[in-house]
Amino acid sequence: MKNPKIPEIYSSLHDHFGYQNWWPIVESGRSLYLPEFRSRERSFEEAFEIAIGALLTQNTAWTNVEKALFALRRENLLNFHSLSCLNRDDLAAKIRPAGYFNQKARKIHALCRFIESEFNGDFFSLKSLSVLEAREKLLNVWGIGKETADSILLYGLGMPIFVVDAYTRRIFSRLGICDEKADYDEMRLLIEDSIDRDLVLYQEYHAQIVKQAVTFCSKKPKCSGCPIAFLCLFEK
DNA sequence: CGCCAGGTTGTTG
DNA sequence: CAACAACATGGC
Repeated sequence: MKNPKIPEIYSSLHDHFGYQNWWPIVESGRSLYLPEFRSRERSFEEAFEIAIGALLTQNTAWTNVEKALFALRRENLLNFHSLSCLNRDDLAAKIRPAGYFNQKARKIHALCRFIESEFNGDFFSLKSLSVLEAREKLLNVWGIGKETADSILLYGLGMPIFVVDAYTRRIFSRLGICDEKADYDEMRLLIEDSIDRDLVLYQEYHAQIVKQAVTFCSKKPKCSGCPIAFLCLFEK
């Protein structure tokens, strides 16, 4: 399946918003969206941080995730060794602002145990597998579902797989491209079939979707000035 | 105050 | 297999 609207949506969003330079890395109380992220691979430390951010942002506003990441960074805990060793309840307390803190502390430890047991602390080893094989491994970790796995693969490990989220479904359904509750992999494959298999394009496109959903295509839509209104059925 | 936010898991019909 | 509850904080 191929949908010609899908590349057109991207160029319109990119023309309007410009490069998003995802995924951000936190540093001294700031989220950094650096242009160099489009031209170099992430270090292991950056990839690990992205994986933690991906777990923390599950059904949670990024502003709340930031608070948790800033606290971890400030105390030099935002690394594999520190989080592996940290007591579960202490970890939960540190990430409290991100919500669901008990669940998320457990998920972080599940990820750490996975990295430790499968790859002796170096989950960059996942890069030597095919993207779908690596995805299967991640999906076996408690607390990692499809969106989280794909975010880790795409943004942390630099492997081309498209990240689908609630925003993607909302925007694409309003554009008449899919049903509001379309199947995850069905949506992913539709998008992957419709655009070039290019890492930075995948990274930027998902980032543009988030930007669009926050700025214009919110739950209660603010259509005035929307860059893709000309493609939309929802708009009055 | 109510709604919403870059989901996932476990339970139930 | 679909629908639903549970998990929780902070911004607007």
